[in-house]
Amino acid sequence: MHMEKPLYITTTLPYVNAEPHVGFAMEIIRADVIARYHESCGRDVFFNTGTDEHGQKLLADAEKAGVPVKEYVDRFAEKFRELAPLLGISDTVHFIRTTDTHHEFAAQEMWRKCDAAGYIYKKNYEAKYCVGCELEKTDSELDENGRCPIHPNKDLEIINEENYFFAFSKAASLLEKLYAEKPSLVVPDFRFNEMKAFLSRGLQDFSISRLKSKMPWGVAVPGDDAHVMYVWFDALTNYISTLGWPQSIEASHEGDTEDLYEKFWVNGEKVQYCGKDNTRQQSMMWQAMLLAAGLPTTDTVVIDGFINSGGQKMSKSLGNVIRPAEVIALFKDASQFPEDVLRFVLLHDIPSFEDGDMTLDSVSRSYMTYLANGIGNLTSRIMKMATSYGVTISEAVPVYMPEVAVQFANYDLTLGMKEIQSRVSTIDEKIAVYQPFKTIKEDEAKAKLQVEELLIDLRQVAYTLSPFLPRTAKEILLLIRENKMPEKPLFGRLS
RNA sequence: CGCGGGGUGGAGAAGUGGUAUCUCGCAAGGCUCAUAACCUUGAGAUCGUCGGUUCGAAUCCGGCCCCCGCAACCA
Repeated sequence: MHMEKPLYITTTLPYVNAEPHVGFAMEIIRADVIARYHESCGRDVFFNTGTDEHGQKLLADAEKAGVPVKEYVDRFAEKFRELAPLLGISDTVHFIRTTDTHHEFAAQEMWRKCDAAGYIYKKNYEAKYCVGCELEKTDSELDENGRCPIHPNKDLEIINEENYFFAFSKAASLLEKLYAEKPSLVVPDFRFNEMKAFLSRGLQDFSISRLKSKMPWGVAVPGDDAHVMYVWFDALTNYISTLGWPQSIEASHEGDTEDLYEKFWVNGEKVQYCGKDNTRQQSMMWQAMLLAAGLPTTDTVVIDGFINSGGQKMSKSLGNVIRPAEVIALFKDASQFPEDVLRFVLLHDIPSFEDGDMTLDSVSRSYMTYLANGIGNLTSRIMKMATSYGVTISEAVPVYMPEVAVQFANYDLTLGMKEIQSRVSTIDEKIAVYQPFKTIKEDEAKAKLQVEELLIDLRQVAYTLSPFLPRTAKEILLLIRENKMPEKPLFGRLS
């Protein structure tokens, strides 16, 4: 097997002003599955996630809560850090916070590079401001009379302040070239087409700073004490600051001379996962920043859809928000692997690239059909025969189901999951055809061969399942190796 | 003409030119290895609508009618 390039894979960084959302859970789980898969194939993998912690909203929220802002974000960052083990994310995941000192330094270095290349300039920023809401309003946020819909009796103030801008328009030709050079930069195709269409309509420069006097919660703009960076400019830099860029800080205090940035960002394959709301930021703005700074661009931005519930967008006001912990809690009595249940429904029931739907009801149904009656029951029936008839199989190099391996290349994990599911179904049918429990009475040797074949099938299913449902897969492989029945059902019935 | 997604048996979905598939539910049968599970068979869809292209369209093209995102908590 030839040595493949090291793989860098990252999620976006969730903004820490709310409880972890199931949409983010899906994003990090999908990235985790990819990371685990490539790791098991022998590749060096750097898997990144973290938290985005600057900006107006957090400052306001902290003030409202009467807590110093740093303390406030520390609290939330901890909740997100705890999310990873809860979701069964690989413990090799790196966690970057945009309030980390070395990240802030990196964001400033990114600014300097873009500035030195002539991509940053200062100009007047004009915005409409509603004193009722105490917020800037864009035209699209105003009603048909050009007034704030919440405070239609108050006149809008026009505010005028000097901001730094990123010369997005100047990067247009570089982006065009990039899009031509990397035909699978954005997956799926239709998202890439959206970006190409957006690019062809012309780019507007965007503001990348805020007046510190009004909004101090941000990274200082190098050389200008009056401004802090707008949260996007700072946050996007995390994808390389996590690797120690611009200096390999991680290397220096571990006495390890390996330069992670060089290894993964310069010489590796770079993959980013994000939700569809982030398409433009990841596949245009961030790429433009990298191009401006003269740094290598991302190789693939994989974009997944949103999760609705009961046909509607999840919202607090509708009360249909599903939190990841809630789903896990629902199965903690029925199964030893409740986090694998969440992983399963997100990976199997939600399409890889389009919007999906999920309710506590649909989750339970899916659990019963595919986990309890599917893989769980199949494991019990095969292991029962294997243990009663004393059939074992010798250790062998496990191989992924080829039809699933193909889907990793396409980032279509949902289809991969369905391939595994259909294989489970095929094995159930095979048992009905072979009827080893009958054969054993007439021809013991033949029955044992049949069960051996079933064990080999089960082992391949379990091995293929391991990036998706790591704990479940590990348990099944262990049962096969030790020739044991599950002590209790892998996925028990819901009471 | 702002951008995008979608309308397929009772419910939820798959399916981008060639006999309409899966899950749930329903009906009948089988099996007993298994978590009252599993297997087989059946009933049930004029694939939103009108028109066009084609030997042939859910699938391609055009018109129309609905639903949902993109703007607030929120990915």
